[in-house]
Amino acid sequence: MPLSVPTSGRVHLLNDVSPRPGGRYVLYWAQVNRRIDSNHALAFAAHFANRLRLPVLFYEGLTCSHPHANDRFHSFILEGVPDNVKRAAVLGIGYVFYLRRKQTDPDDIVYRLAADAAAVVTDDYPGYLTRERNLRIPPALGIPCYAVDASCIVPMGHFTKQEYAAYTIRPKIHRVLREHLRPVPPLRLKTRWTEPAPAFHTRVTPDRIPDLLASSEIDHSVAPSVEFRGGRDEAKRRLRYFLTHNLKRYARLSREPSARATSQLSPYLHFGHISSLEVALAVRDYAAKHKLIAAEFLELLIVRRELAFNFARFGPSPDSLGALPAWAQATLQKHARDRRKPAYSRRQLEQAETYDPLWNATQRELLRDGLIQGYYRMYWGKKIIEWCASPQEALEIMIGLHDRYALDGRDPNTYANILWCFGLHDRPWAERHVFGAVRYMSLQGMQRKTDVDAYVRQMNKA
DNA sequence: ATCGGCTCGCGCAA
DNA sequence: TGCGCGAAGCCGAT
Repeated sequence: MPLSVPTSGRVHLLNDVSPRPGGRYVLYWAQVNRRIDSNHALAFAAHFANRLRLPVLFYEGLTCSHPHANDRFHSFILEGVPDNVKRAAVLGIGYVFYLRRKQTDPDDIVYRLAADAAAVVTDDYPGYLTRERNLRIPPALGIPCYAVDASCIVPMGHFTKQEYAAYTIRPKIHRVLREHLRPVPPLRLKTRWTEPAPAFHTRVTPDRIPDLLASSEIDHSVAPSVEFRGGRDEAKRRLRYFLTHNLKRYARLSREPSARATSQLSPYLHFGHISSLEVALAVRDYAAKHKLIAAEFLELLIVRRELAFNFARFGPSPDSLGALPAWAQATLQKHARDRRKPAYSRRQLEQAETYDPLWNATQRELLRDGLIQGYYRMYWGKKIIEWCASPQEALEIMIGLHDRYALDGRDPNTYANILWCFGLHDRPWAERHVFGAVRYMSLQGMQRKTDVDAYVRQMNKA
């Protein structure tokens, strides 16, 4: 069946079968983009459903068997559910959430929901788990299954290879940005969802979240973030606050962590509670209206972020030094046996027990809030390289700490940021101990350029 | 306070 | 084939 819907390189058919006759809905399986609005994937599902005169069912799940499942990640996702329930009801979209509380619970929800569906739409996302599921599950469903890139502004599919650095992808993005920097059209469902939610739907209200966490077989030793509550309403509130308070001083203070001038939206982008597209549009429009320059912020949000997605899609697995450019691999290898002084263990680093008060403060921010201020995260990573027995161990520790504590852990953006510390998307500099030609960063430099004392005080106070 | 050198390789101009 | 230049720098010379 030909589809007259705009796809513009965002949509890929994952299998080759016809819609099931008698299917009762089109299923959107939200693996990544846990939101109703500004979601190209759900918009595609709605177009498809309208053509078939069917309603849409939105499904998101949460499992205990997910690596590093803990109270921090679970609470953030659970906090987002009530917003989606409300919004789905307003638009006439079916909504089902399923929390697997035991590691032994069945993993068959998407199969059960697909059994009554005419077609399935899900996220095209360059993370290992999503890629693996999108290869494994669609062939077993027997109905058309589409993967839609709802994460990037310029679709990842626009590019044909791994880009070398920001300067190679930047002109390619700007050449087509205008046509992609447009709002996702509002959802209009011709057929509303009228059935009750399936019996396995997990009801989530704020007062039930503590019980849902306690009854889940997850790691309870990582507490919810002190700073970040999950959910779309909270994401939009933070975006609003960024526009009114920080956009105008972003260019001046984005590299002054103690000023807290950044958007701090990465947890919400990571869990899909907000889209980079709507953030970009809001920032662009607010800047135009108030005569502000937003170029620095948009460079990060669009060019740097989408370079990271390009790396995740086309590059080798980001958990190995093999993902680095040849010059970086060679120079780190050459210095792999350089003496480290001091040398810290993973445990010492995790507990923020180094001699360096700035580094300890950044690590405490990660432990407590689940996010490190962007500029200091680079310093955090550089020091781990300096203090670890080998670059491979440093990489494992950095990824491990993010996997366990960071609300933007496992995001393409985060992997790219971590690997940047090892030379990815960067260039060589003067040869030195341990780092070779990889860019070095020093406490002295941080003290010269930022208010280290103010930041350390902030972290100690809390 | 400011400046140049460090060092590689991509992409484009020629 | 040559040339310019690049995510957040460092360091020593002036």
